Amino acid sequence: MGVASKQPTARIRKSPEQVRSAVHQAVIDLLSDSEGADLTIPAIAQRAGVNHTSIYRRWGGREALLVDVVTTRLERDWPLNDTGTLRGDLTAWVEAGVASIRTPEGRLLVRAVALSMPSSSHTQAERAQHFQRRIHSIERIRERAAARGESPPPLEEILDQLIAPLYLRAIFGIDPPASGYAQLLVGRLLGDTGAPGAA
Amino acid sequence: MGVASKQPTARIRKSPEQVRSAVHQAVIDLLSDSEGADLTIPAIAQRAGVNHTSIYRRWGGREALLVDVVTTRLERDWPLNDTGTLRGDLTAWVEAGVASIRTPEGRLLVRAVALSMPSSSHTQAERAQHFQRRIHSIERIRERAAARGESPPPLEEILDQLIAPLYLRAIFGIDPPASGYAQLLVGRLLGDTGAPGAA
DNA sequence: GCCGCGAAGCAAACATCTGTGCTTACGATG
DNA sequence: CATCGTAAGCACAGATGTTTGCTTCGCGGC
Repeated sequence: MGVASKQPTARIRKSPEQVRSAVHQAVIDLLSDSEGADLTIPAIAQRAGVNHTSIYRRWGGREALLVDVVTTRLERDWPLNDTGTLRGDLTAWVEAGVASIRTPEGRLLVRAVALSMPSSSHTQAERAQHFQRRIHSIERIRERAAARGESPPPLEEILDQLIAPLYLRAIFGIDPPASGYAQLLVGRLLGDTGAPGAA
Repeated sequence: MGVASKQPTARIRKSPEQVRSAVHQAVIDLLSDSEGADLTIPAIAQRAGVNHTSIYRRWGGREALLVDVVTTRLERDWPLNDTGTLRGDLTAWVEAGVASIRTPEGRLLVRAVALSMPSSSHTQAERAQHFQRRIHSIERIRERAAARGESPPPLEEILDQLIAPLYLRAIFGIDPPASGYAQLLVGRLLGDTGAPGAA
């Protein structure tokens, strides 16, 4: 007691940006570590080294936080490039997806989208929110293709033949074939038969 | 006070089987009602008219209960029939799946498998458990086809082209095309081009 | 017809997550 | 350099889910 009875404590306050960053990283870490189990606000807060109230106040709840993290990450790691051809665009997009879901992080991220829940009824809306962005990406690819005079397959087919396989594998942790998976899926979608034209 | 001070209460105790049945039904009901939100043990117990401790003691937790319910229901509503041809078997199987995921109940059921979580690290194993049964069903179809001299497509293709679209739609609540979806998917898988042979 | 095992019901303790009021630090503005 | 707004940190209160010990009923065996 005596002199230094009330140390101001070297505890430093994180800036808003630091908090955001630390929390995001904490979510990723927990997702990877425990396979997504026990992904609670208190756990995230502790991992991030921030107070849990900061999270509650900023994001409002687990769900919104997850959507934020997932959206941010996925759009960074699973981008939409312009390669000049429909096949190229789709292949690049699928390849990015494959690469993404090969990592535990990526898998859990995708799974997290589906998980969203529990406890909340407007989950549907937020899930849709994420999904809409994916769909929007695809739509842009289709539009560019159409502008070039190509005739892209309908959205439904892309959904069934590209997105579905990727998401399923991500969610259930099934590894994609070792190589050429993107080409395989895109080839199927665009109507390639057995062996197209060899290189 | 007087005579009937301590009524034995007409409260009757449910038999183990009654409990099992009531709880299962309660899970289904809650799944349909609130879109799966708030699927907690206390809520389920109340709905089923049983004491929540009965559920905890028998199943141990939400996850195990869900797996039980889902497995039971799915295998009842999404059976594996023998129609005599590979195409017939697959079509019937997909049709059952489509019918199943058209109901909110079915969708949530499938989603519940994927969701499983939260809190538990052996989730992977239990999810695999369910998935293994699905895979096993498919394998049996393939075996029968092979025994008849047909050459069924590899499992991976069935996974990507039949299971994946169904699961994706179930999980994200995307309705399948109004009609002919099963034929469409199976046709694609088995290599039909544009229009096969009209009826 | 008595006895005992298994399971359901009840109540209370426990742990945990969720949310709020208040204080205090950091950074921008004048 | 003083002031003000925003947001992080802290302590505590509230609600909810989870778990345990004990009692009581139903059912099969002796």
